[in-house]
Amino acid sequence: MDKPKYLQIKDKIMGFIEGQQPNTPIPSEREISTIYDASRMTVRRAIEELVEDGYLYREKNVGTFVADEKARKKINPVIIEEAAHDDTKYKILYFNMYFDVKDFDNGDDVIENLDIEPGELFLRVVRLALQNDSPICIEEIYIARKNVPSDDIKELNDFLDYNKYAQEGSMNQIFVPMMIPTKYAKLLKIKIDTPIIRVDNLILRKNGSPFMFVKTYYNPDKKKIAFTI
Amino acid sequence: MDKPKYLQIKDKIMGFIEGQQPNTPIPSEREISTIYDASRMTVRRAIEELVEDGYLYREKNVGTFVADEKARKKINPVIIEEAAHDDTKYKILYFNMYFDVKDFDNGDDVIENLDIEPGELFLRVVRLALQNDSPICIEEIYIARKNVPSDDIKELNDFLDYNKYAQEGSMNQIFVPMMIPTKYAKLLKIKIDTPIIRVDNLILRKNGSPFMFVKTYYNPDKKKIAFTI
DNA sequence: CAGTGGTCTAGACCACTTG
DNA sequence: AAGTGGTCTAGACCACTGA
Repeated sequence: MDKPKYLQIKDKIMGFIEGQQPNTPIPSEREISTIYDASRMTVRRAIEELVEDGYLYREKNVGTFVADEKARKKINPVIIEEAAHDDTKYKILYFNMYFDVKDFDNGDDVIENLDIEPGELFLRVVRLALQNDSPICIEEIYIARKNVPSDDIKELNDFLDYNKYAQEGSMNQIFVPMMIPTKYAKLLKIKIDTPIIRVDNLILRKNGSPFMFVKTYYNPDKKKIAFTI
Repeated sequence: MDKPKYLQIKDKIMGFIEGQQPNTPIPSEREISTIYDASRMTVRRAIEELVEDGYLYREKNVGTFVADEKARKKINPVIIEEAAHDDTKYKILYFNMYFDVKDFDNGDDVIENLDIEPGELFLRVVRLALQNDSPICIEEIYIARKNVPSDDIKELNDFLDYNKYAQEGSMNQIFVPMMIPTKYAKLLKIKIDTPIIRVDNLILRKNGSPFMFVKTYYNPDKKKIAFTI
């Protein structure tokens, strides 16, 4: 049982919340601390995280209550929804190892975002994401060669799961409205002249250095881009 | 001096961070606690908030460091950027007090989102937001009559500042790609057949009950929709 | 080895709400 | 008056890092 106590208490409170009506009060912090034989500070820490995630809300001097499901914080649609569908399959469309940046048209923002030096090598992968055999989005992924562990890129799709890096460090997202590029329309099974959203994701390490850059072309019929803050 | 000590310490650490190079270590928690005569838990709370906001990052067993500016968390582009530009001006285009929901076409999602009963009154305001006299976006705002304080709606734009409610409760945002509606093209000074992003914001109270619904049509030339998580 | 962040305790006082 | 959440203290032990 190496799991910290506050996380164990968090799980237990989660169990209590489940199935409760919104606005139901939970026991007071002092009660919970005696129930689970923990100090009040430890209980507060558990509750604080649940409030942050939108499962509970506090009323000062009154109590702590179960929040409505609609208030749950889902800060990244990509992270949340792809975690829910573990059946996401990828089809690699292009795999251009070690492009020189000059050989690559339309790569200005890649150079800029990844701090790539002139002549520096980088990797470009384009892949189609499918859920239940429906095309969800196309991802253009860029990463500097120096950031790729040389040993094995066998489990490529796992390595390219950028959401896990984003949770460690941070991710900057830009939402760009555009027409579906002709070359991608058929792959995503949508008509040309359809307006779509391209999301440009820059994944940063904890210290802020750029790690990976991903342009994502979402199929508006299949993927609703939404989140709750 | 009624400001909590941990917020005062947070401000002081903020001052220290300012102008420091990324990856510079800050003093250890124990040092800071002696400097400001606070317990370590109080110092930790200040640091935790700065880590949450992306100003600092921690390395376990090593220390706490200044993060790169790029890692700053800006979870809502609307909140952040409108706070930065306090010169936002609004021009009311329509002000339809107390519409009956049936009289209003295309209002299905309004009914659904705001939990409006058939025949229940609600308010609809359409306004154009300008920054430096440039049209930034058009907002269609819906709110149930019962949620409007009857006394004064004199300071309408202040009342409709939905970001402040979102900080209290929560906000669900959906990003919808679309062509600019013909009726709004001229007002936003963009060409017809331009793809844009409409953001549908549902503002919820702390307990999750719907409060306000805002559809926002962004001018892609003027407003980059971006955030960092 | 000393130092760091991560966790935890057993108290305390405060302002505030509610019966 | 009793109970609540918000803040704060002065300790403690742990696993881990780096010189």
